[in-house]
Amino acid sequence: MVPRPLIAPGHSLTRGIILKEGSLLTKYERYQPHKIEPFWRQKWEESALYRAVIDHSKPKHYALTMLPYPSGDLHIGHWYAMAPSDARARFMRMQGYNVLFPMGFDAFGLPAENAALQRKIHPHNWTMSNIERMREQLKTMGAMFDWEREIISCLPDYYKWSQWLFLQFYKKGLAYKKLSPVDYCPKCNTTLAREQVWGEDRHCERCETPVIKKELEQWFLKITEYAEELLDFSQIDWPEKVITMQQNWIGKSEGAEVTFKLEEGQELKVFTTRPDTLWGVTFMVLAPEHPLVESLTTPEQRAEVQAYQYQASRQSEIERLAVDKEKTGVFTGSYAINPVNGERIPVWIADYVMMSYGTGAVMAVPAHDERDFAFAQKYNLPIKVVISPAGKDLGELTAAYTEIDDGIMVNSGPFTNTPAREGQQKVIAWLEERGQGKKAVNYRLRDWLISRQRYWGAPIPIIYCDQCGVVPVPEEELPVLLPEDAEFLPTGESPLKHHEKFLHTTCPQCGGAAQRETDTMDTFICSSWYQYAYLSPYYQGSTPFDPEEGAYWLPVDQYTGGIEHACMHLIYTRFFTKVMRDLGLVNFDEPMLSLRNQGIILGEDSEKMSKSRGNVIAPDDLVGAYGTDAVRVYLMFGWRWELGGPWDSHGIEGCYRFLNRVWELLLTPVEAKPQPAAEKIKTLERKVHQTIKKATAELQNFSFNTYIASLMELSNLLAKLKPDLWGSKEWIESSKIFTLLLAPACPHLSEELWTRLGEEYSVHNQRWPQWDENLVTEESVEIVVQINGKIKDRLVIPVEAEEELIQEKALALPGIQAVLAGKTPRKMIYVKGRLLNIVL
RNA sequence: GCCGAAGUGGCGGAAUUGGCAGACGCAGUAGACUCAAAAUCUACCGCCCUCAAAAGCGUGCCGGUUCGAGUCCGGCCUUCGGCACCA
Repeated sequence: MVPRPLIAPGHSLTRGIILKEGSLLTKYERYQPHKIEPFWRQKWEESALYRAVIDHSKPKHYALTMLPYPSGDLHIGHWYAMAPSDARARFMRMQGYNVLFPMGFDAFGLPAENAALQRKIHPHNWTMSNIERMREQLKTMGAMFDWEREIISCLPDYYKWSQWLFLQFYKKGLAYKKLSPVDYCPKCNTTLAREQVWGEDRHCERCETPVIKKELEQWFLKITEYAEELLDFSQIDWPEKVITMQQNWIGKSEGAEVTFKLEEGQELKVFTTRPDTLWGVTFMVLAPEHPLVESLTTPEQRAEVQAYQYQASRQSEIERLAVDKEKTGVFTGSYAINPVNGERIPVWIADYVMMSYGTGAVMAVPAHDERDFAFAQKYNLPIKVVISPAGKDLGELTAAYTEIDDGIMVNSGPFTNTPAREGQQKVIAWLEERGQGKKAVNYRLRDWLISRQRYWGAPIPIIYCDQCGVVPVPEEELPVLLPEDAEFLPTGESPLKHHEKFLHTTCPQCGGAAQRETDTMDTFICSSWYQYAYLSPYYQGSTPFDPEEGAYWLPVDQYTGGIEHACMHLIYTRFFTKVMRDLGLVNFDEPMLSLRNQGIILGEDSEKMSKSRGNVIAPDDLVGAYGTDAVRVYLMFGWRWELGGPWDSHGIEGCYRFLNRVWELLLTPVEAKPQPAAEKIKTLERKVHQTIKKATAELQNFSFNTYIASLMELSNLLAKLKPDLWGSKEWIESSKIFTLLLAPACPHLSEELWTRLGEEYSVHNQRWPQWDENLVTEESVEIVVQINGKIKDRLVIPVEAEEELIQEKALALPGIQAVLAGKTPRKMIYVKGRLLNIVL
């Protein structure tokens, strides 16, 4: 027999047919992942096995996993995210889908620039050499990535489209420049979007340095315009947790905008969620920065007000937001008129009111709002009860009464005795009639600040002309190239600011001298549309991607990645897709139909992996020690995927042992028995079909750990039956099915086994096995017999046995007779194929 | 404070959604093989009593529904995550 050319070098071919004839291998061959894995990867590449091309004869499946930042080395977190996602994509492929599973690099970002400063390497070179390295590391993962679709977001042919999209946003009025107090990271020397400021101490998401506030002119994208639509999750199957986080982030609150007249004549608008408490307003509070403060302050109060404003402006965000901070404020000397009852109410300023939310002014109802209550107590302002629970007199309040559902409006003019909940709507209608207010909705969501004072990003394609003002770069002039010869100095300022050739340009409108915008775009812009770039990398047409590719592959069917992006990337990309839809670039509302999040792998000490702790697990080392397939199996088997947990170096050894056993099991022959027992064949077939069913369901459901467990169970049974069934046609068939079921998890080993079992390349082009429901069900089952819910005996019985027969047999069981002791059962409950409970 | 998720052996985790708790694996114990070790194989492996068996107990705590609760309901406790002077 001539060995197939496909077999890994140094290996002899062992074919199922030979084994069936009873010839024994003389040479003991071990599982050697280091020989077979590189061999098959090369073969896959040569035969373009994973090339994804449009094929209208098949249903498509766009599987996507979050692209990595090229930090230099692939770490175990990347493997944990990607390898199981790959197994899922492979499973879909074997189910008959035409699967697209691309990979690329989110290549702009600050670390490259820091490396430039520290080690005098140009960010471009640093990034590209990291990509070279990481691409090779990624390839050792044995994933079915289609590398011909790779994208690198820092290449001009890519960021040209990031810039183009910015211009479309600008033309639609969705990109604007505004002077406002913004979050600034003093370590990264750049402004940040609010999404990138985390935690109670408001630190930078990247470097964990607490941010400071700066008043700067910055570019924003109007994501708030889409706030309401972003709250609609009806078209996507996303984890509840992500949805909740996005809902919290967007923070919708419904209520009314009420117009108060100031005695001086101006209007003061406030937002309230409690229009039912309008009759209880006893003072107004403005944010210290509120534009009306200046004109409202009376000469007597001026000194005090200005001192307070100064102090508030100097306070850091953290100080101002400190949870238990005592309320402070200052009276402006002016009064407003409550539109509902004409009462004269004092206007104060206080730093517990934020200029950035609502109108920057609130109507204070101390009786029914905790903050207003605390403030009123401190400054001896009146507290007027206008909501009380079911007719009860609240008396002297010791705390604000904030209940709504059992509250009744009191002392509220025409609305007295109206239930509070009902009153909210009625008061709004009443205000609208009288022209004093209207229904209003407020969102916590802020517009997306995209300016970064950094070099290594896509330049914002804007030109400033003394004559024409803000002028967008014409589309045909894109990309606005990053100059290569930038000088990196540790000044904290962007090198673009001092790059004369970049900075000075001519105005596209008047041709006069003009200057370029020197800020670059947030890298989250690049990753907001990358799923479209994979369709036709660096597309040269008139849109960011080839519409024909888009029509076939879009939208993304299955997205996987970390939950840390819930309120950043995952909101941004939804926003981008909705805008792209409104631009006519796509015809759907949501970029990713289904999303699953993996957890985080911790060090063996249960701490977050970090170089300083010395608890980092390097995938390259693991591949060296156990081979890719064992690492993949352990990453799937070790934890619930969505949770993750601490690494266990013994755990991976267990998985490596499993693969060794599989190798032995399927490839090392034993003496064939001439007449295999029929009942053993039956046992094998049943388990095989049960395993197909189970593995299918578990993979469908991202339950990788139980998918692997089901394969282990099957291999355990195969090992037990091997001495009896080796060489039989059922054995060979089962071996092949096992190999197919193993293929998503172990692409290399399964390919090698498949060849050695005498089958044609490639195992990855085979159809996923089908189970036969008739073979899945057991013929006889063990029924648990309980008395009063406690197990007393067991009964083995054919599965289709009648209930009466089971009852009869159960009552005759010795274990039951003993407990029964002549008593008559009150009733018996039978659960088909499971148990019989005898109730005394 | 508000919202959400999770608590199961020494460990990671299973449990067909109300029906045998602890699948599968790790760690451990004993044995086989070996001059010995490693590797491999076999058996055991929730707690408590016991020579053993049987009984009893057991899914964070307390209570409830049910023939039957890890699973459902009510009330707590703990841990983690998100939001937070957001009007």
